[in-house]
Amino acid sequence: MKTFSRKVLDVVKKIPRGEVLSYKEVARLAGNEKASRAVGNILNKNYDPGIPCHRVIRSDGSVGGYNRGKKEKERLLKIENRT
DNA sequence: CGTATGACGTGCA
DNA sequence: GTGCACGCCATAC
Repeated sequence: MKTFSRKVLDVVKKIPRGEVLSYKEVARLAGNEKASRAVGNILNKNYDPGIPCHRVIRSDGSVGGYNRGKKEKERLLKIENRT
C-alpha cells in the first residue's frame, strides 16, 4: 500500500508517547493537509497493532472517535499524557 | 468513472 | 459553547 494511507499509518506510528497529532496535522505530514477526512477514514478501516491511532485527535481538541470506543481512547490519552 | 461513506475542518447562527 | 451546513479527500462498490 504505497499510498496516502500508508503514509498516514507511518506518521501515526511515529507519534511519541504522550504526544497527540490532529487529523489535519497527520494529513499534512502524509502530504495532504486537506485530507483530514481521509485520514480518519483510513485509520478506521486500517487499524493495525503498533499504530497508536488513539493519539490522533481532532484539531479542536475533541478525541474524535475510536474503533474500540472513544472512552478507551480518552483513557489511553490520559494515561500516556499523565506520566 | 460516478456514487456513497466517514475517527475531519472551518464558518456561521 | 453548541449545532448545522458546506467543503475536501481517500477508499469501497
